[in-house]
Amino acid sequence: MDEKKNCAEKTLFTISELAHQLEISPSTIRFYEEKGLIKPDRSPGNQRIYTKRNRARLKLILRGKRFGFSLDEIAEMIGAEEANMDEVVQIDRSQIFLDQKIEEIQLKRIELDYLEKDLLSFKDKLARRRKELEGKPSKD
Amino acid sequence: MDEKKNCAEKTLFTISELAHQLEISPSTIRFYEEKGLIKPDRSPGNQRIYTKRNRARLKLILRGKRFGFSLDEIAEMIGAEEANMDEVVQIDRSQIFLDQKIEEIQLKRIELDYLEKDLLSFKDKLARRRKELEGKPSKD
DNA sequence: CCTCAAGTTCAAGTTAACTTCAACTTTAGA
DNA sequence: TCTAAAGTTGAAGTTAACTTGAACTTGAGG
Repeated sequence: MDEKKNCAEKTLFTISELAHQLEISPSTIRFYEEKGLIKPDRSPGNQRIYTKRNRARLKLILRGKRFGFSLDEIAEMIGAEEANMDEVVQIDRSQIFLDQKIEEIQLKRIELDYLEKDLLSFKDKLARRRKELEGKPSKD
Repeated sequence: MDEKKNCAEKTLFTISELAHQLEISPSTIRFYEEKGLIKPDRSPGNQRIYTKRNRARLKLILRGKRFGFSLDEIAEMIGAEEANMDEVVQIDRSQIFLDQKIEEIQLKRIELDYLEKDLLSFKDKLARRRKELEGKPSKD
């Protein structure tokens, strides 16, 4: 019982632990693995073991998704978790794609401002319309 | 070369004109109509006629999509284009949903910063790895 | 050791968001 | 007036991103 989990933070997770932390399902995580987005180590008995690094990568994937990037785009940004990292050409390719996406993020910021403005003015329009309707309440 | 649009800006569009402007397909526009997101007027011969207002609404829809909102969410934000605008209850409902989404936009801004940081640091990691690989060139 | 919740693979099913198709009708231009 | 391009509807097809199910294995607790 005097194992290494008492004072330091936990650093290894099972698939369901990780799923719970990220609020997705284990099968979603397996699905991302099938797509080559993550590549966890395996236990002697072949069960998946996730590190904090794996988790950070997953978080990045989920963040990308929340901004409307597809899994394929994300794969191109961060590369397949395997084989990559040793081919210079592959790295250069990812770099270029990353640069593009980082630039897109600037545009997203501007667009986000527009979206907010749109929604606010829409809200305002509804409010004025509401006032109008209050003026002529329905019978009874 | 008759110019029928030279004087003032054009204010009415056919479905394919609008599609071209927004860089989507006419069928996508029809699909959004089926979902109740837009409700263009019709010509005497039953063809769809879009106003600038319709176009603004569509732009808003597309913007929302680019930030990962689903069509159903967008529908709840801006309401169905019909019947709505005359039920106070419906307006209130939209207002509440809009407030939520406007708040979500604040979060998105923060998340966008994180995403950018993540991508930048990922890029940096790749760059360092690349340097490493350059140190041991594969062949002559 | 035994059990059983949790894990594994592979295949098939689901849903959202389009896209395509077939069979018409409308409209703009010669 | 004729005709070709563009528009219409309803239905079926496609794709991405999961989800579910069946059949089996692993591993922590009693």
